[in-house]
Amino acid sequence: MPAKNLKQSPTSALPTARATIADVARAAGVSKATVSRFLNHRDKLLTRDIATRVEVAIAALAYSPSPMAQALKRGRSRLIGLVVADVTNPFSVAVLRGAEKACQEAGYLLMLFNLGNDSRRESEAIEALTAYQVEGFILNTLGRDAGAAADAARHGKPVVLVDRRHNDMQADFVSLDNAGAVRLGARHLVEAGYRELLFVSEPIKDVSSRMEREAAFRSFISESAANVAGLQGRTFETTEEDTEGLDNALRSLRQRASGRGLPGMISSNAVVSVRVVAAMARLGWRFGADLGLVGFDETEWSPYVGPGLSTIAQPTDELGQVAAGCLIERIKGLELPPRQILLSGRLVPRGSSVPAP
Amino acid sequence: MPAKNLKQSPTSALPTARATIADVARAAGVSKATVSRFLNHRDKLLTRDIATRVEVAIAALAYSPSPMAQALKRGRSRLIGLVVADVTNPFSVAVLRGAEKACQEAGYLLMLFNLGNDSRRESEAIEALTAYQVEGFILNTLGRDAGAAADAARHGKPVVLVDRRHNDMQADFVSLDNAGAVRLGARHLVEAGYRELLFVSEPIKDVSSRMEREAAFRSFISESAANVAGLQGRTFETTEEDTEGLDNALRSLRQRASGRGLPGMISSNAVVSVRVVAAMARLGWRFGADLGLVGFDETEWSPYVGPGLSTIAQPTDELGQVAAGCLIERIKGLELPPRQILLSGRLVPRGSSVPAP
DNA sequence: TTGTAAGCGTTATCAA
DNA sequence: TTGATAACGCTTACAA
Repeated sequence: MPAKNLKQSPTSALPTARATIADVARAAGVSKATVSRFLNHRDKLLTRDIATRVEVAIAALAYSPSPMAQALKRGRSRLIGLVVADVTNPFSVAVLRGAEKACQEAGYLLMLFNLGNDSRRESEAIEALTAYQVEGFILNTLGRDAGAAADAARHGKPVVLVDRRHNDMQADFVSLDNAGAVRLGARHLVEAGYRELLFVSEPIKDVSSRMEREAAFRSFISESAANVAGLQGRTFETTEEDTEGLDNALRSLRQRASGRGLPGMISSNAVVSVRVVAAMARLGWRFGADLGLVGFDETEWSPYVGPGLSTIAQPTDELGQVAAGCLIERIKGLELPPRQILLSGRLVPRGSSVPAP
Repeated sequence: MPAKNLKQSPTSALPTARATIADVARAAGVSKATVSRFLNHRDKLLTRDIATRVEVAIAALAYSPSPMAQALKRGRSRLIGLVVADVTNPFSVAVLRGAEKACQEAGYLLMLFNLGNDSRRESEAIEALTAYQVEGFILNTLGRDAGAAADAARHGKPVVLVDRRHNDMQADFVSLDNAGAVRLGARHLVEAGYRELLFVSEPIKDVSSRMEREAAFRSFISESAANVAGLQGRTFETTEEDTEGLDNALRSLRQRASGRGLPGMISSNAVVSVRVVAAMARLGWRFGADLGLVGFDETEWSPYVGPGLSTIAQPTDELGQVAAGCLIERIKGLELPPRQILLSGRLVPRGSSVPAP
């Protein structure tokens, strides 16, 4: 029966077209419907004989169903949309990594959209991704444009927010326990003897995680002021360009501290930590002695910068995995009011927060 | 004519289904074919009147075509598959970033598959991605499993390899000019007075970029030996666990150097650089004085580790963009023998390669 | 220039 | 228990 090599190019091993369900049906001598049943309801409704014939044909043709066609038909695509504010940001990447892992394990593929820190593209991202019928969204966006996340919800797709909260949104939210983490760092500095504290952050406006950290810092200060003599705390916002402003902030921090205790600093993420380290280099100051520092975000370099940077490590991998896990639960139909899942940070004390003797 | 809100939920603003081409056709009072023509061949074959009617209907319904359905019909999906060996690797991420940018600009979306350094999953990745009809692949894989990349080609999809070459494959290849970059670093060390050189790499076996760098290092040494008295060079392979081996390698390096010149080192990527920095800390050595170091890969921390790490910066962003650009050209039908595009590295000299006076 | 109809690869509804 | 058949949303001959 030489009717076998239907779609094969006769001359050579040219790109063989994928086998379709029709090919399988033909090879097994059954209808497409039967093959589809074998695939989707393997157990019930199938004669042993037919089932094996189909099974053999599938194996022989190396058939696997086209997710595109499935998506078109069932409206589900086994795709998850991931929107990140900035792939350059190590935190985003870590989340990406965790999420990708969990998604893969659950049989989902990730469609990536990077905002490149351009918040105006949030809506664009969501539109593009919904067009591809993604079944849900993991959003680590700037959060400035509250409408964008709402867009997603409007499409009726489940959403989980990571790190950045959108206030008006009904969605699961996975994040570091910012308040706890700030306390961890601040208490550590106070216990080490630092009294004049500065919280340094990128522009706080409208970014929930920054707001939470700053607020936690302020309330720590006011709560502790009663027990800790001379404790003071302020906030400073820094930008990429304004190195001079940062230098001045350091100088006046030390000035305020003089006589009353040591100047200490909490930087709100790794990017800010780098800036502070750069400023220290410019000023010729030494960590610990001239300034105590605890920075958010542990990196592989932290142990080796200066006397070692004290950090507040985020459980980034878990964050991503938990986010993906939540989303997949929702996709599977879990009905529950929006959840908030906060994971604890971990203090990694190093030389940068040890006062010189 | 109250036949407008067909698909709208009458009670409230429930998730509105996306408008389809049929909806548009109905609203404009034309056939689906006409709408499709308007979309795909806007210019030719269309009465002004009809065109505007369609245009209005599209706007009114906020219609945009379903890429899934388009993919099913035309076999093209506007999707590009990106397979990375390890999303944790900063280099992979940098490439990812550049590629994502170029893809987005060209209207492609990225489907991400992370190997998590498990080379056995290369084939799995390619299968999954082809199932989604990706139009091409950007592969930054381990390259151990040569068959995997071939898989991709077998599906008839264009492929571009980044950083890791697969010898038996006919595909575009985008990479750092490894030979040139190694020379840059090695010459710099020699000019600074270092004479006993060690090239430190992760296990070289089968990974083309590592092999190229090591080979370039060796040939630099043998070429320069004639002109530079006492120049010697060796290679050391390091792993995550074997810290002791690395420590010993450093010690014997210095021993070999003693009397003949200074010991210098080239580390083959940022991960190795971290290990070397850690080893230096364990041994209590100081950069420049006890050991000169130039490391592949510039990071934001490089300036602040020890006296500043001298690095060979890769044009990571360009690498990703060029790769995506190449791929998109191929997707658009460019017929050309496989290209090799090598981008130059840049030496960033810092304190770690300055001998103490 | 426009409309009709078939088909891309699935799944689901109905008969048989 | 299995098989036709109609859809999913789109593109493209072919007709008109």
